[in-house]
Amino acid sequence: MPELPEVETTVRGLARYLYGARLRRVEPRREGLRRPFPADLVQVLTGAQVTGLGRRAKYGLIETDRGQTMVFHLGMSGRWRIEPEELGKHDHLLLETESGLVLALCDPRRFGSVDLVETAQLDHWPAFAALGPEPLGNGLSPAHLKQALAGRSAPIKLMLLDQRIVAGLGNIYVCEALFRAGIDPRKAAGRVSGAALARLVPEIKAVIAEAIEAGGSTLRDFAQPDGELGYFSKKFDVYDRHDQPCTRCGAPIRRLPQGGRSTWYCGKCQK
DNA sequence: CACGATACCTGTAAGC
DNA sequence: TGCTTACAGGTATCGT
Repeated sequence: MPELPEVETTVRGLARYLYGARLRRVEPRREGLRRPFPADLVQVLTGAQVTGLGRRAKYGLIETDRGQTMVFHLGMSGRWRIEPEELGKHDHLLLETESGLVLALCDPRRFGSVDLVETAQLDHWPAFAALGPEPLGNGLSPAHLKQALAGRSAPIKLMLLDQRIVAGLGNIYVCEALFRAGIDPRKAAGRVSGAALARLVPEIKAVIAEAIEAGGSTLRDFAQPDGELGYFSKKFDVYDRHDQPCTRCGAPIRRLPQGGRSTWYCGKCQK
């Protein structure tokens, strides 16, 4: 489910239930996801008050009054379920607040993760220290991309998926942004012109912002046990549109494997 | 070091 | 109706 916009939507949804709440029960239902859960997860979080919710790249942050922040990643298939009617085999971690609200972290493929990090040290946490700038912040500029991609021979598509270049872009929005900017995903990153990078940056920001708005517009559905987030309500120009007509020129959208994953693009509009 | 390939896991849909 | 295969929104790690 999750790229940056959905993590942002998830965090905003969680805030409505968790902000200021005290946790009275923290129950792992298996050893962990991609990695084991922290050994002190239950001890640290039980009785803790949630003092803030946040996001960095595709990680969600649940800050507590214990000086520790729970950092979660939804991997490929993770989501939080609010007040599940009944628990399924993929509900791997439960949180219950003092008011009796139950949240379940559900992740069938278990590519996600949960960590505890000292709040004051978050920026120095290894996974965060290596991240590039947030796409919606001032740090993502044509100048930053120019410098970060200089001399790189890997395809621009793969470089944009590298979280050290830009933090939070995933397969969908890289495909969409490259289409909007008219850039061939196969092009060596270091050979993309300054003019093309100047087109690309605002398109990245726009497509991410639009997706967050689309998620935000259906936030009320977040409370439903099997609620959709409105993520798919957004129409894509190229993603998952193999052989369908380009929205701009009508040529069939192509799919090609890059780095073991699919890229969709228009061979006529993207040079 | 940069880069490509592979591994991690389960569910779903398509093909035979 | 089965069985097999390909692929899915991500990241870490291992060769070359």
